[in-house]
Amino acid sequence: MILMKKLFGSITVYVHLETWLGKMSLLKPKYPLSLSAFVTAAAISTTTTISHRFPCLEIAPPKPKHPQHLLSLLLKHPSQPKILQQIHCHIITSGLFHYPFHDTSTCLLLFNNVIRCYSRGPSPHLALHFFSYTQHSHTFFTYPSLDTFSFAFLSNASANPTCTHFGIQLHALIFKVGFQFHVYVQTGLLQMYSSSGLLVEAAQVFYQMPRRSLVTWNVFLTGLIKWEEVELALSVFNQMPSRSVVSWTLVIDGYTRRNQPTKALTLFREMIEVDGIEPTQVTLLTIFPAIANIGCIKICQSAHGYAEKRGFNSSDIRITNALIDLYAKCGCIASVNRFLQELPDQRKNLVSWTSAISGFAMNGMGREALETFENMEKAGLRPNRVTFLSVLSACSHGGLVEEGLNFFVKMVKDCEVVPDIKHYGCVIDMLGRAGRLEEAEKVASEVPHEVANAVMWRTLLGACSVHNNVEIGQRVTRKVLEMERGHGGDYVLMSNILVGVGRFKDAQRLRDMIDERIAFKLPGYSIV
DNA sequence: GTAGGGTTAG
Repeated sequence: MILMKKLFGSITVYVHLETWLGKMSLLKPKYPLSLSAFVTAAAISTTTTISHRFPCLEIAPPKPKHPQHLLSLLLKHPSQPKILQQIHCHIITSGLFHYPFHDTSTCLLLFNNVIRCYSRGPSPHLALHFFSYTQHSHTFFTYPSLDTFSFAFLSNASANPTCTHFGIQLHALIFKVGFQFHVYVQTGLLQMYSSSGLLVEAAQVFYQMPRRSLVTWNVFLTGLIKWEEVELALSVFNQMPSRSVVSWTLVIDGYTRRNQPTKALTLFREMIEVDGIEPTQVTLLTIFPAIANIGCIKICQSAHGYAEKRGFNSSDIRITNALIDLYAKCGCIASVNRFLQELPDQRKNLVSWTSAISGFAMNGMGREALETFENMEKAGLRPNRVTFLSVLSACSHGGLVEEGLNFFVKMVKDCEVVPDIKHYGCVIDMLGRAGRLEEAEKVASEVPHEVANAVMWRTLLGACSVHNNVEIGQRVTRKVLEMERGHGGDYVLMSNILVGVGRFKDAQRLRDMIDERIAFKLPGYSIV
């Protein structure tokens, strides 16, 4: 330990090493484990060779394994990050790619698959570290020896806003090696740009492509919808030479997310009737929120019937969970109970339980929600932050204040869930509804500054209005207006509080401020 | 080889 501290000069690196010691055990290396982990950790944390980083260390590198062996291992476990990282480490520490006498095509396959597996896993940026290592440490694998697969996978790995700087450089390299007209490579680039929100660049790539596959069109649609360019997406959709269920699902999702549920359902029918395309599970998962938004139990039942007919409800837990949520949002709690009873505990996952708890919560059934929570724990599942949020919401809507506060403590202390703004919001709402306004104000003022928002103060303002508390109401109004000034409802709430105590002039002054500050409030309406 | 995915305060 002292030696390590001396070498690395920091305890953090030591912790990092310890993690790697655990990770290395899977590869069962022939060379000493601690030593390999030591080298590995240093190598992966710097992505340079050990001799560059620590020239003073005289450590014999491990003998390189045959690339075919590593490739088979990777293909056998494509979605296991530990194995992937060990292979990454082995390539670096053994200097595998420094041996040009190895079979280069197998090496390239190995390289491509490392990039591909990283790009699909939880840490796609490690694909870029790996690529960077091969380019900067004098391996024979510099970019001219890469193929179309390498560039397509590298583009996928950099398809998020934090990696755009890399993606742009990659685009230049693609030009340099002459893959600017290759469908897979360009589709990869298109995905990189569109998922990062660089829609102008994405459109440039898209319109410069001499040939496009159906996937190319779908990738472009995905980007447009993700960045809320639904009208543009629809015009691209209308230009498509042919459309798959994925294209339809994307556009339906666009309308669902834009709060246009009727349009989403119209498109859903059109897909089946005009194009004769059968919906998949994902299509159903996309229209469920649209149905919930309309709140019509008849449509909900027919969607359920369709899911049963296609066998989706019995084969896909996501469909069952989404149905629990859908029935709850349509106010049919009897169906939620039926699902809970009929679904065997072995099939229920955390989302099933959480959806039911959240369903009870939104229908004001606090006791049933807590009972479901207990049953979930008996079934051996550990609640997560969403489960706790649903439980807190249930306590808030069911008036179970003490229980709610205990759950908050349990969440933080026992389950080590770090509360986010939604959890704090629930606690504030819970205390506020119960008229415990001082405590609610105290909680709100103690919410960490970086997460505090206007919604949380607005919730409290609503409670002050219900309980006619002018003093706290005025303080809270000040807080809300410091954060947001354009929300007309805030002025109305405070104005109502003032009317309640006969301060009509002050109330009018607040209402006038709505016009002065160009704040506005949509009049409420009811669908009942 | 490349595309769409269930629960989340007020």
